[in-house]
Amino acid sequence: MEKQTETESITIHDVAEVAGVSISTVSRVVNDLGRVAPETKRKVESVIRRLNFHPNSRAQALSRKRTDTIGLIVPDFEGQYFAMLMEGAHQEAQSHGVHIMVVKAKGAEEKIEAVSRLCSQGRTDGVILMLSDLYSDVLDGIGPMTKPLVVLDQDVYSWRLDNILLDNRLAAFEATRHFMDVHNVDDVFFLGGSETNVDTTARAMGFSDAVKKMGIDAAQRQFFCRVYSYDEGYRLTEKDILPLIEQGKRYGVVAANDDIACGVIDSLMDAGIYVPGQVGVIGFDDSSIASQRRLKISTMKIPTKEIGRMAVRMILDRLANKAKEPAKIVLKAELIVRQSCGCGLKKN
Amino acid sequence: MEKQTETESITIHDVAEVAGVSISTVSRVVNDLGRVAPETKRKVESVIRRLNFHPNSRAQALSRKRTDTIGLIVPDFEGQYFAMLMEGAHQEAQSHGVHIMVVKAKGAEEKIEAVSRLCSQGRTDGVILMLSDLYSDVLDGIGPMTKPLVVLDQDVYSWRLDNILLDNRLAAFEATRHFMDVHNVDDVFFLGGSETNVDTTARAMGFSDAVKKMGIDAAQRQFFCRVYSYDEGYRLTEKDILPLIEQGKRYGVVAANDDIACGVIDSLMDAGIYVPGQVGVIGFDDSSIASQRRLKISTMKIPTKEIGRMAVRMILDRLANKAKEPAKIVLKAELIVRQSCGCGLKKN
DNA sequence: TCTTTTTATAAAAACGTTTTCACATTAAAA
DNA sequence: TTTTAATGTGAAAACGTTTTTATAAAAAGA
Repeated sequence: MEKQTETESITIHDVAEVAGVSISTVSRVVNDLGRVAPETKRKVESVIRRLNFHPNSRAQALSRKRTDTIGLIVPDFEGQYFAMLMEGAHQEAQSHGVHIMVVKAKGAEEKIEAVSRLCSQGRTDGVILMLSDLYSDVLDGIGPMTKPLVVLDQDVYSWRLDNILLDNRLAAFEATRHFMDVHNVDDVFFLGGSETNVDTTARAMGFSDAVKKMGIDAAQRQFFCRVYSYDEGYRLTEKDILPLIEQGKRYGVVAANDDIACGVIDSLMDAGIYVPGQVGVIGFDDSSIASQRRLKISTMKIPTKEIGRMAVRMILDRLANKAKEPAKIVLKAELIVRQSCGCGLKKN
Repeated sequence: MEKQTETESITIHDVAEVAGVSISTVSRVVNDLGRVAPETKRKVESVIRRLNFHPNSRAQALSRKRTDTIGLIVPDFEGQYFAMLMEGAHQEAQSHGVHIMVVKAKGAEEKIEAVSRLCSQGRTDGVILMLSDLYSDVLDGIGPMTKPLVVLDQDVYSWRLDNILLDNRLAAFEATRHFMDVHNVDDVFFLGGSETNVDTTARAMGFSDAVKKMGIDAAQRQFFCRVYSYDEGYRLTEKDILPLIEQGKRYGVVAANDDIACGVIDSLMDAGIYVPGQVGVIGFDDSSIASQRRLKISTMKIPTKEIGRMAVRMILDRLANKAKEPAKIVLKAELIVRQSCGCGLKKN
């Protein structure tokens, strides 16, 4: 059959020819579908080994109508958060023989475009979309999905989509209550990230919830950084919180992430305030920085790796069972008590 | 042509039928190959829009013999390093309409397996392989490559492979010289990561180079952590460096990354030593932690993002021009002078 | 012994594109 | 005019699998 064998690599046809069987038989052997005589099987397997045949996954993808790839769309690669999410997602994917395709998409436009490239064009079997900003237009833009989509961070239950969330409100509530209940502070502050960020807004609400019980006005005690960063945390503390600190009173600051918390702490320290003695600080995320400072940072640990793992599993589940109702999973953060909140200080 | 149109999505055939042309014409329109009458083109385009047709990338991949995807194999997702590499790679890829598939592979076995899955099975058009440990068997295991492979971190020029490296030896030399030349220290130490790590070994050599000029023995002044971590840095400083510090003398410590540098600093401070006054510290990487501490860390900045970007470009270049000679690119680190080395202190 | 069932295999039809060829037209060159 | 070249289009052949259908041979049931 004078085929031009000078192509890039060995195909199932080559194997079939050498083994003297049909390609269907080779396929059956490769995919272990049975219905093939033991001796034939042995022969084909030996030829496969000898020719070093690897089934072409592009052809498999076309024929099987799936790619064994899951898309992961994130707003950016910064910080520990992405690494942890990736770790969990990859781990779960790997154990199911599935690959991960990562795309960074910032604005609504980009996100819609990314979902289209990954899903509509069939590059992946499903997509994990991290939506940390309030983009209802993203979901409108995406339209009805034909493939599994799980949304992270933002509550999209009303869209009837699979959803994994963190109970940010409860987490911030607990952090704030920790200051009020165990440290008996006179006042508390909240320093969030961007006000369009759903995590920050939920955390601000949790802060309010807690503060109401003290009978004080939450609005005057919460401030927002433009971005989740050390520098912003430092700056805003200097500008907004410092002027409110009075001698002889004790305070607690709930920061929306650990980077901001570091900024808060350094800003206070540079101003000569005793941290955590006079002002305690609790961060969010339990990123590596939280335990890599002299003053170990107390923080609300988010099970990010677990979120990544669950997201992949959800996609795989839905792939296996299309008809399932959309699920909404809400995870809880955990307070990791270290030094910056004031715990571990000798009682005065 | 009673096709079963209850399939998952619109194909080129549907478009052709509705527009009343052949699929070749639709393909020509979609790929903008010309040779199609203006009116026909307009008609087809309108049908495409109306039916919301997206070419199936799996079929394109099979037909075009490429996936427009590049594989990225890294040892882990920890730290800033991965995020930066990803950032650069993604940025360059995005601008060429190419996607990134990320795989984590730790041991030699896993790496070989990953290259096979990504390349031999045709899931990607080329692979970026980060080889930070001494695995000559990985390259043997991979065997001759039919697709572009660029190796990061480890010098594999003798294998005739594309290669992007950092001049770690020079970088460590410069860091060490900084202590000797501008801070006039009495002695210097090197605190590396794992001894099997190629970065660490190269940096240890650079340290030796510098130290030889002082006429002292490098071997007694270099120590190695099992992993690049804060805790190890802390522990080894306490155990190995602290006992060597004498009152009245000035020292410099070159740490193999910023995490270790933090551990060194905190360990010294906890022991009551004045940093950077008596002992200065320089880290590696310029990770975010370096500028998010009260004592800003001086560090050798590695152009990681640039490495990611160049790696993708190299793959793309080779894809465009197969015959090219393998290239070896060596990048330089840059000393970012902040506080921990002792600069910025008032002269005494 | 003659069905019927099972088993092993091959042939052929998808999967949804791109691409090569062939074949008309039409325009340009002579 | 007549030849040559360019243009617009469709048919058909890849691309390398999986999957369905068909068929022959062997085994089982009657």
